[in-house]
Amino acid sequence: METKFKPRLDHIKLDYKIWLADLNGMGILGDGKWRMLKLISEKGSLKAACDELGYTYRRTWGNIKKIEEFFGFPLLEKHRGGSEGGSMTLTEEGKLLVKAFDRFHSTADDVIQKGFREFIDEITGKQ
Amino acid sequence: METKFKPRLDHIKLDYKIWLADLNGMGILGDGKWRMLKLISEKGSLKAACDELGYTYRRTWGNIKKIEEFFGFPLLEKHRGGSEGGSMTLTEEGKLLVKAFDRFHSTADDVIQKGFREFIDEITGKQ
DNA sequence: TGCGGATATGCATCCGACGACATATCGCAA
DNA sequence: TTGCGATATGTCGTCGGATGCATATCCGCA
Repeated sequence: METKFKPRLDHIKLDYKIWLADLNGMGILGDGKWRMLKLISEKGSLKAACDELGYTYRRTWGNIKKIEEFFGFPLLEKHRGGSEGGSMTLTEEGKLLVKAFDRFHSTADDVIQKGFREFIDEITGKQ
Repeated sequence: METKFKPRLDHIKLDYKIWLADLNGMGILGDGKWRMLKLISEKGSLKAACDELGYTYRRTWGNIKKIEEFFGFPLLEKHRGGSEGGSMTLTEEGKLLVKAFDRFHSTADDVIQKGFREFIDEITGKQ
């Protein structure tokens, strides 16, 4: 089957976001914040993580505050001062959360990518 | 295993968006527009669909234009005038697109919902 | 031939997110 | 005790998208 969609397919990509929200729809933890938590944990520093991802420190710090406000307990241990200026590391709860979201995100990603390929096949008539 | 997450779980819901974008990241077709296309098809009218979903006619019409501009051909047949004022129906290409996205979205949804339940179990230690 | 209701489109304005800038605080090490 | 570098926090301008309002156009029917 020939369809008009074909000429455009090279210009399409798939994108998605998955996140946890409170009952008002306010975002709590999503792809961006999750990646940020992982990188902070890896680098041991909020500033270093922001520099790498190109986010502003100000904004990211606000996001972290939001998450912790929602849960009511810290996901990160913050250390100020010292010869290095300070550092951040994940708490046990933070580690658990990141790990669980990791697994969740990965299984969802598999299905979404596979589904996208089938979607393309379907609109091009490849079946 | 006891975790601090438990008291908060009733206040968390899952949310996600899946969409097609052009190579610049511009959104083409996502959950919202897809639902709108379905409803237009069902109602036979853009205005009726907007009223039901609470969207503004102005905005929705702009979205439709964007989609059609991207693909380069119409997804909707538009009829102006007449005793009913006018109507909209899906073209064959529109029907194909909606149907394919339907299937895609539905399989993705299954896995995402299942993954979310497992995610909750994991952070509450139910395993 | 004028009315009604929906499609089609311009425009002014509003709003919230985000970036940019400024500043305070902390604690080790020289 | 001073300097450094990172955490912590306030504020303000801006910029893109949403919202609301206004208007033009179309055509079957009474």
